[in-house]
Amino acid sequence: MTDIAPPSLLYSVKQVELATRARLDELLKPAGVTALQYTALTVLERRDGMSSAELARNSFVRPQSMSDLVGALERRGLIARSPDPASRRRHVISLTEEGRTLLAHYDPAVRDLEDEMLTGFTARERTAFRAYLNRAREALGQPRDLPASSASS
Amino acid sequence: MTDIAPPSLLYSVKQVELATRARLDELLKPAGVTALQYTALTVLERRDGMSSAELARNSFVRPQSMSDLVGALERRGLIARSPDPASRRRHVISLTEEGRTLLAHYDPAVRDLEDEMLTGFTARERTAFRAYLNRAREALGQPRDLPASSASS
DNA sequence: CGAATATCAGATACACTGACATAG
DNA sequence: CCTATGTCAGTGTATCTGATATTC
Repeated sequence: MTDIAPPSLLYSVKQVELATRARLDELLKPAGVTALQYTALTVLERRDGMSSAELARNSFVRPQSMSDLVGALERRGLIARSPDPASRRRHVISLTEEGRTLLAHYDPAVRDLEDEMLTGFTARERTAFRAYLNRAREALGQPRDLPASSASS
Repeated sequence: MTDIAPPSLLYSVKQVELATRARLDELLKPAGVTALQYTALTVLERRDGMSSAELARNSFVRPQSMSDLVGALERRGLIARSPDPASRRRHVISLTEEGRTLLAHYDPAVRDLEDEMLTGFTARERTAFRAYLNRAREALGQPRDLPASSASS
């Protein structure tokens, strides 16, 4: 019968993402945030003070798309925007206390989910997996995870 | 204090998926199909004759969500649904000639994109990467027994 | 003026819940 | 009757394009 090729790696990546999103959405449902919104919060946790446009580049979406997501998080009180004194056209985004509380609350369960995903992986395999993922992302175009907020100027 | 942990593997998976989706959407724009729709077509290419509900389980979404996507593909003439003679409540989905043509047309570019993602990966690393992704997917999504492929039973 | 930021408006896609009809 | 499948309706999220105002 159809002697088919194995699914592409693109497809396999998508499958893992679909599975994690489904589980994450289920996990986060009580908090009223989506997996995507939660992800944005974790990015802000690691790099406080990003602008919406920077977040958009980080997520490979248009600034308009990120603006909606940021607006939703702001309405929920999970983040706050303040004008950047250094450049009045930018709005700096920061996690609120409520945002940090939410992240802290769900962190254990999210770690458990990651552990579940890595069932049977040795420490060495996890390291290799992480490295492969990071290499794949960088090879595809890089918004850079930690742009160091640009070298000033 | 800012004890920056490395991004989680969940996040890294999401980043790779975001990058591939963005590139894939750009690539497929002339065809008027989204990355997700294209992905569904590739699934059908490998397993013709699935039902909408099976596709939904395969993608970790509700049957209703998949119904929308399937409806869009049907309206575009890329797939056709026919009642399953063996069970009249099921509708069997098949690729149309137009659907196969579309897949064939974009296959080279999609392979190129995958190659680009795997820049610098050795053959051994690609194999390992694939195995990791498949293991991660199975660890997260098992309770769904493989729908149609199934031998057995 | 050109580039970047942010936002508004409109469109489509995606996914959810709830409800319902039909088939087995 | 109960379950599985498929669909419809409504809602909210996510993303896109296009246009506009503002700042640098």
